[in-house]
Amino acid sequence: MKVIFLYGPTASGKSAFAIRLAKELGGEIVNCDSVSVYEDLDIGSAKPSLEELAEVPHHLVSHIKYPEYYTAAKFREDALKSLTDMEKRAVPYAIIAGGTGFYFRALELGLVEIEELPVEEKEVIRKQVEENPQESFLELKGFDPEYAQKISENDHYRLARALELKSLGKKPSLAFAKRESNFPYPLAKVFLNPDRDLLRERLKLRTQKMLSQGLIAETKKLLDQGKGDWRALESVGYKESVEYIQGEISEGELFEKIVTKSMQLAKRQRTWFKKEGGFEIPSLPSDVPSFFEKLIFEK
RNA sequence: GGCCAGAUAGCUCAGUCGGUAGAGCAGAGGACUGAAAAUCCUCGUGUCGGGGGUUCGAUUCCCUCUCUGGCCA
Repeated sequence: MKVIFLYGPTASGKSAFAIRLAKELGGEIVNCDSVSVYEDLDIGSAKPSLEELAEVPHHLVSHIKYPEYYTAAKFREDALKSLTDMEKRAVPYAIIAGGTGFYFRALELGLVEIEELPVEEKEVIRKQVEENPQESFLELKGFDPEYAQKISENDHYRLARALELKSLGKKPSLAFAKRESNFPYPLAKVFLNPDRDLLRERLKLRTQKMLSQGLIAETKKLLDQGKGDWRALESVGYKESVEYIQGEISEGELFEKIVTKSMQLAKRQRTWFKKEGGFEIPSLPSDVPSFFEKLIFEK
């Protein structure tokens, strides 16, 4: 079995392309998008439609339920399981498609093997960092000056994680060291990277479509079910919808803000994928013949 | 028509007791090892609304014009 990584910014057309590739080459799709994994986040995450999902087998879509949240480590574990399963069934191609660079990397290169800290302890560390960032940063500096130099004192997110590692007795600078790929399948990477202006146009259309399909209602339902504290709702589209529902922004601002936040997301995704290498194409090729397969695997 | 308040970065605004100006947002680039659609880092020259006056020097003070709000007619 061969594996294709298909990545690109939001609204680049990955999902549609993945389906075509899967149909023409023969294969199944593994979702590598950190929001599409959540149940009931359908419209705002731009999940493939039910028809599309039925056309080709999709893995790791909507399989995470409230109040659970996904992580790169769980993704790696789940994706490897899916790949093993596909190989057993002699599926020729696994197409891993999505926009979450961190997940792709975790899958290809692996993550540090470290036991998970109990949630309460994580909570304590997070609070400590929020309440006393300077002191927390000094604590990290004392324990692992090398890593402290790599991150900003303002990066509370990474600071908290580093202190988690400390309480497990591991130095982030050692644990996070780069590793060689030991990915167990032949791998090709495809970077779908449309022109910025085109992407903006597509994003506007897509946002309009999401709103008319009921993004606000979808969000409101989750809030009414008491799921407002779900981390998944921090993602683009949902966060702004919550703001709208709570009366903080107008409908016009909602639209504009979703487009802006999506463009910013696309920017970060692009930065990530540029470094990742991969066979770069600006838009969908009109045909996906066998030479495409050769092209990407011989690169 | 009269009075008052504004007019400064793409947007919202701060400021200069007269020595040509700075925040937030937007934008550009980058980082990223268990929340990643998250989190963080770097990047700020713009006829300071037009014209005139005072001054060594005006975006800042004075006059005038234009525009935008508000109040009074």
